Amino acid sequence: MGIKIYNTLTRKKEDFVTIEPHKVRMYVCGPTVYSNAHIGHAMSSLVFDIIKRYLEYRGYSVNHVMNFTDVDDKIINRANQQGVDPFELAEGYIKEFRRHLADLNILPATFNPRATQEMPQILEMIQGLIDKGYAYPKDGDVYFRVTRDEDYGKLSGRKLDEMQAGARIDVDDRKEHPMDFALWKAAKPDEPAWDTAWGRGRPGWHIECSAMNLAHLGEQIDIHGGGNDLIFPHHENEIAQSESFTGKPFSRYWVHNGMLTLSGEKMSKSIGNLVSIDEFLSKHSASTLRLMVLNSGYRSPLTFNDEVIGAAEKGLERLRSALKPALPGASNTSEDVKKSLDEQIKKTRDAFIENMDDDFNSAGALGNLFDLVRVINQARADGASDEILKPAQAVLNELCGVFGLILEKETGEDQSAAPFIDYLVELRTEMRKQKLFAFSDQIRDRLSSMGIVLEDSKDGTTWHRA
RNA sequence: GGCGACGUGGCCAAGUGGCAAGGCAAGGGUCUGCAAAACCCUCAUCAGGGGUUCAAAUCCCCUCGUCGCCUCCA
Repeated sequence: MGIKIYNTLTRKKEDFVTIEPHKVRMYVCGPTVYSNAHIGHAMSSLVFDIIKRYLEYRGYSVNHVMNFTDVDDKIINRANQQGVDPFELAEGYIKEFRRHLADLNILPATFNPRATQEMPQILEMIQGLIDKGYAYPKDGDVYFRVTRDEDYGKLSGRKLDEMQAGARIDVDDRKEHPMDFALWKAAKPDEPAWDTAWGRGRPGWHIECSAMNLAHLGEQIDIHGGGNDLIFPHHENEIAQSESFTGKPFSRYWVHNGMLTLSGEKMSKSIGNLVSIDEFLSKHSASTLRLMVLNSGYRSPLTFNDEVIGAAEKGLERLRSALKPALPGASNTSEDVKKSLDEQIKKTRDAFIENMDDDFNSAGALGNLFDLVRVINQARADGASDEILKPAQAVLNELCGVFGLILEKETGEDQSAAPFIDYLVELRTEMRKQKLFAFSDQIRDRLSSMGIVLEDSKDGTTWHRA
């Protein structure tokens, strides 16, 4: 049994077989950097981060390329509005996006190419497509000739004649066919531009990805990913360009994540229902968002609302509850407890892999983790010692790590208060012995308001940060 | 209008032919001076209708509903 991946191209789950054994070439479409990223972007990056981590867990080495589109109409428009240089604008948002990825505990890609730094490859590809008759220059633009590409539309399941009925296609007399799309756009004065044989201009949106794939991953790749809103026209056009240029099948597996939805609608700039990444992270942890993503299928829409956020936060706490140490004075090292933990460890790992192998069914795999949590907590409640609990807790940590979840409290916490808290707890224990409950409760309340939670048990008191 | 996806308990969500995972919420209980945590117990027949099958949430058909793409979009 190996990994199966749902392939948008065939609309089926297929066995995952890479071009080179144990190596994955993965390209994921990154953002156009012209404004603040929102949590929909975060979701997409999280999905492919989880996929990458899992592939690595399963022994693959993943060459992961994600681009930044740093020259485009929207960037130019935004820069003009703000009276700033388009390249500087883009640069700023690239830095910001990189910071977001780090904040979200998303592993950096192997390489992040940018359109503006890939011009030679882009120009070479356009020229090649012209030479082969797949493209034609017209008034400084260069268009891709869709009618020349026999299987144009195969990814999105569209046919050229059907699309014309849609009537939402811009009429442009310069194009031979309404669906022809720009590989190169002539620049207006004052716009960023590069000099070429067919005129001064800039690349169209789709060509950069084709060129970057070719330059950094090769003619054929294993996984091409992105949001499902990119299927048409972006990925359709990428396939058309790349396969027309190389004459070979482009990507083996096309993987698309569903959209994040707010009150039933896709989060998008045009609707304006945005929650920025910074805004979210100012109130919740990165792992909270990650748990939300994990808890549903990556291809399905992700419901985003306060109730779901709250459930994810509580779910995280539950995962963390299993990592707590044994009860004070616990000494149960019986074979029964040990055996039930050992069995659950094996069961959990097997089921986790089985679920994740099945098109990255993280929601199912997460359920397996919660099963392990229950058994660990049962053992602890039965008085199991740390020594007995430790192996199961290690497996929980290991598998949460595959998900990219951070269970330990964020690092960098000031530990200098610990001895004082310990002393207060000690004092309070003495008060409770003397039944001075008013005082002992006061200590607990005050500590609680400072974010320190006390938990009493019959064998002693422990504390942790909320 | 075209293409596609989806509709599972109060909420989120797995499961896609053989007695419906998991999380959150809710109720009851154990423990506790109280609280918190943890543990135990309870809580759905899968939008509606028809069909195929020994057997369907799971396959087929129809109806209703929701969403996405077809224009920039993760």
